[in-house]
Amino acid sequence: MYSISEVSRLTDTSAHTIRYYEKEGLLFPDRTASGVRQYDDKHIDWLRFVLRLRATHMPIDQIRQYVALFRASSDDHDTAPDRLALLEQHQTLVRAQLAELQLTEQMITEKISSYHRLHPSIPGKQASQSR
Amino acid sequence: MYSISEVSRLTDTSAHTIRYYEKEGLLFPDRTASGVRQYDDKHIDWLRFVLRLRATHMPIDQIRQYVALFRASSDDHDTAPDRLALLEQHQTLVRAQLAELQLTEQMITEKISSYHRLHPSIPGKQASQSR
DNA sequence: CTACTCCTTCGAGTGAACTCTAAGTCAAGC
DNA sequence: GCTTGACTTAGAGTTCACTCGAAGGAGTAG
Repeated sequence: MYSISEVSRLTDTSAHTIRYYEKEGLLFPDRTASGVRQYDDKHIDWLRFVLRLRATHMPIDQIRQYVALFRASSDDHDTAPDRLALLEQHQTLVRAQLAELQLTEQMITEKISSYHRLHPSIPGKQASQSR
Repeated sequence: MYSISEVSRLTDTSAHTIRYYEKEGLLFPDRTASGVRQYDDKHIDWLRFVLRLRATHMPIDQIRQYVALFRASSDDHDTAPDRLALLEQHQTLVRAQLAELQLTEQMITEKISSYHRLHPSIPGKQASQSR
């Protein structure tokens, strides 16, 4: 079991943010008798998953919905289809971001090499690396 | 020449945002005698470039620096090296975002197919497309 | 017992990027 | 000449996702 400061170090996320995510309904750590948060490896894996979604701009609100569905799932009512729908929605966004980034990467690379063509004297990143 | 509302339509950006970008020093349209903004094709190309940078999370502040360098360039003082440095810095960020997105795309795809393995009855996006 | 460190909560503050409002100007069509 | 619609400005408001601060409690070392 890990304390919040250990989780903070392990995931490179501030303790403030970890508590904030809990308040927003994204995390559900255990507590000691005196109320101190305790995290196990599954909690950490889950946090890492959440951080991935955030890094790809899934809004906190949608992540909360996903978590809520997870926790609402039962034998009576399986929420897998709804979770799947949320994932597929985000997948579409991630792919759109990928497309945009790839285009922009090409554009920047093109611009950079045209600078080099005009000013062959300017060293680029690779030049300061060599030797 | 285009009015702000035409540019808004052409670039799918609100007129509010276009004026905001101008206030932030990213755009420099012409003006009619009575003060109405007028944009030509070069202005639109430039706006599209700015939107690309924004879509890949280059802060407005850095874009402003880039533009300022552009406009400050002269025979006396060539700002190309500084602009190049800004572009290379952003290129690094874009590549980092690409890497993160690719990892997350794989993760989501994996999760989605594991849902399908557990619930073969749930139709995915491709299923609703077929027929 | 005391000091120290880490933890707790609640609520306020921050920064970025819009987004909107209000009050007013201007040119074109009827 | 009047209405309409698009334009102008400065500045206020909104949203999102943190980020911080204050005040206090719990557990361990000396």
